[in-house]
Amino acid sequence: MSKKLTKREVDYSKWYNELVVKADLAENSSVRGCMVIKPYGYAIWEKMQSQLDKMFKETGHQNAYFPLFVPKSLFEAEEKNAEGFAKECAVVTHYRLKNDENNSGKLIVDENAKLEEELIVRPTSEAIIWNTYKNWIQSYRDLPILINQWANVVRWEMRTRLFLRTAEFLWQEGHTAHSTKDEALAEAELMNNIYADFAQDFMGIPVVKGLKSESERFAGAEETYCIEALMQDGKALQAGTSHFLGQNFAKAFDVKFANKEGKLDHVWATSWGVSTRLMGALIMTHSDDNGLILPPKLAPIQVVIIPIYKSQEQLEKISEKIKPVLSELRNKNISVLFDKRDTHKPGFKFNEHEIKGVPIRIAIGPKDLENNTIEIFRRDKMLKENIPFEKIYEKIDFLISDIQEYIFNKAQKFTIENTRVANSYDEFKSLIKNEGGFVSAHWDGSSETEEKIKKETKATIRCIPAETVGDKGFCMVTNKPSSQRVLFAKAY
RNA sequence: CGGGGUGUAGCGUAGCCCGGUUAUCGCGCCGCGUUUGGGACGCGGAGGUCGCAGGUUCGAAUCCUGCCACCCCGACCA
Repeated sequence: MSKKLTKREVDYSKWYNELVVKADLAENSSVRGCMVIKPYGYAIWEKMQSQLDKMFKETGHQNAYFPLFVPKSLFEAEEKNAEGFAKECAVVTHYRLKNDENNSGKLIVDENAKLEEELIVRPTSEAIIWNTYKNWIQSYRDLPILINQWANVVRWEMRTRLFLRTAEFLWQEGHTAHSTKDEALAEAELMNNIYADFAQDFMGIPVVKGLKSESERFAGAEETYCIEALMQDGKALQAGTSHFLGQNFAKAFDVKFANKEGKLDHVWATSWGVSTRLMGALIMTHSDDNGLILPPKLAPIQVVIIPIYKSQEQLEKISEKIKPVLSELRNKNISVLFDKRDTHKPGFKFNEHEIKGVPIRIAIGPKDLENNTIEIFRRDKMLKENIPFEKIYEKIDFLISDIQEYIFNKAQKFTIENTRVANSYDEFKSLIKNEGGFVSAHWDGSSETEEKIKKETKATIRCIPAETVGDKGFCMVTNKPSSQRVLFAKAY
């Protein structure tokens, strides 16, 4: 077993998978395409959840829960949505097993227990939720409805990958209902902005905000806002989406409300979601060959303290010395682990916490007791220094904000350096093939051109960025007018 | 679903082409001792339906057939 993760020697996907395993985040389950999220990985997810939840509630949203199973008749009500997801649905057809008479100890499906109507395991919950909203909405006074659900969904993907595309994944899905188009549009945009802020400020992942092209749009949406992030290998990852659903679902489920004038109108809708895929983004954005690097705001353990000792007596002295530090840090809401396990040597612990991405490590041993110092190490730069014991709080405060900032800046620099402008299709093809990353280019707005580019280069339009609006030009392929540059990339 | 690859202890693997003692090695695990400021060392030990099923054979991890799972490429995918 190699002691280090050697990204340069192996392909990126292997590096990624190995990293996930070594950092003790998750593993493949015995169920096809599903994953087991291990305690350390789940702790990261919980931190993400609580921050997102806070941001949702600050903007007036509430949590609720809807069923896992969607009757097929409801699922098919919104045609485009149904068509878009049909190929990846798990379907429940029976509700009972029985003993196999020809093979004792084995069970078979009881054909007598066939469901009259099949149940779809939700790939997303628009259908079941709008079928419920129908009963909740009569008047403009019932609007808006601003609900979020934390749930699992199942999408039977042909190819799966830990965190990025698992058959079952955890996510949140917001589903809102509004009385006007403008309000719904504003909601969709607001939530996309919240996702961008969350990704950047909390996870340290720089993202590009914008719109999806028609072919990349969510099935059943009128407009899809998205955040896209660039991974270290130059491929793009869709990190979150927020959809303006127009009146499509309201019409499909006949959800009308009486407005102030007493006239009936269909409700306007949005939906938005981010998933455990964001953890994949976290891994692929920040990690290096020594393992995971976690932004302090997200790290389940922000500071690990490792005692170095020969005798039990020395350990007790160190513990005494460190005791007030532990309580003071906890008072300051900094999560700290005093790793005094006797079963592993310090070197082992150093390495273990590096792989897990703990932002700050403090080592304290006999020499430090003598000199009244500590050794403090920052994971992002792999730098350690010795400081006077009294400076400990000041230094930790500094590092927590500095590491957060540093890894974001580093990732942002990478994204900027790997976003290139192409002015001709030849240049574009060469950039996609040789450089990777985002390529900003003019496009005529048609799905046909987009499809042609995809076929020839494997690059897709990741995002129509808000920031290039008005930058007019001519399509690099067809030379037709283009209203703005769009971002292309090969994607996960 | 098409092309390629892999499946041997918890993990990573040798052996397979060319069938033949008790299935190799490393990590990890357990015990004892020495260690402890960057993944410790020595000695001893435990751990295996060789993916599953069938076939060929005196004899199968090895050859044949079928199936399953995983990985990569494609197709597909918010």
